[in-house]
Amino acid sequence: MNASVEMLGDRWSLLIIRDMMLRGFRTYKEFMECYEGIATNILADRLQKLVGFGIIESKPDPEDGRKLIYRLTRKGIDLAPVLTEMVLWAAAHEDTGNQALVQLMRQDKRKFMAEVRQRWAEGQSQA
Amino acid sequence: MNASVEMLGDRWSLLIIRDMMLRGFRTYKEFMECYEGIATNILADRLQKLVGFGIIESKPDPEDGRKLIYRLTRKGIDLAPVLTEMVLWAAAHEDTGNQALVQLMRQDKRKFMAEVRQRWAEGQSQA
DNA sequence: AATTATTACTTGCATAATGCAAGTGAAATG
DNA sequence: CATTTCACTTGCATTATGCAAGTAATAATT
Repeated sequence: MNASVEMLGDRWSLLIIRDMMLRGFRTYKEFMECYEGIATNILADRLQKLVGFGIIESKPDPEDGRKLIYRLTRKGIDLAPVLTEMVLWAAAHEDTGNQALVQLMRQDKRKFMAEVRQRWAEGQSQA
Repeated sequence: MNASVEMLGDRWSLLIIRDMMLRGFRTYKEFMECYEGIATNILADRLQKLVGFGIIESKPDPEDGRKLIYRLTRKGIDLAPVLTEMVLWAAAHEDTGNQALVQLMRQDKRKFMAEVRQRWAEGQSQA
């Protein structure tokens, strides 16, 4: 593979990207509260590395100086097809996760991904 | 995600699956010789776990009793879309890896994946 | 038939990655 | 101005990984 793909090859990075993409997570706290078992130092490390690889970026929250807002970059949102296929694969082969989401993806993959990109672009314009 | 997706979240598993899918790797030795830095115990561990998750399976080589032949299961070959999107993403955002392969994938994703499945099915019939 | 080589591992040990609890500094809240 | 929140960092124990060496089973060579 290559450097960036290796970045994805760990327990948390894909999860972080997925939840930014599909659940709108944006802050350290949201990840921390959501993932059981993630260590604080590891979350900090992964966020920094994802920034380093150009997959996400961070900026201070204009409304709360303590917070950092993380966002997917273009490179990050371009992982939408990978994540989508991964969710569909998991759904097909065992999971019973978010059936509504899976339905949306399966019915019209292109449309689903276009919507993901649309939401992302709207977020960008605010930024 | 789920259990199987977590299995993919490590440094070697996706690489193993990719090389079984796209490069026709089938034996411990092929992986061992190809991956610099993989430890023998880790390769053994990953192969066993991938079997455990139903992503690959193994059988003795009928022509050489020392060898085990590993093959992707249906669940494993169903990762083709994930791997394809990952290779395309990497190619788009930095790598210069296998340009010929990337061209094939980009030009007609469906056709490419159909061919991957076809090769796999042919291998199954021999088994 | 006996020796050597190959294959797919396992074992032991050192190093690196991770998890957990506690602590820090800056900004917000009461 | 004391307390809380937020995004971390630090120290230490546990787990995972890398490396070198060893093993059992089969195959090839002499």
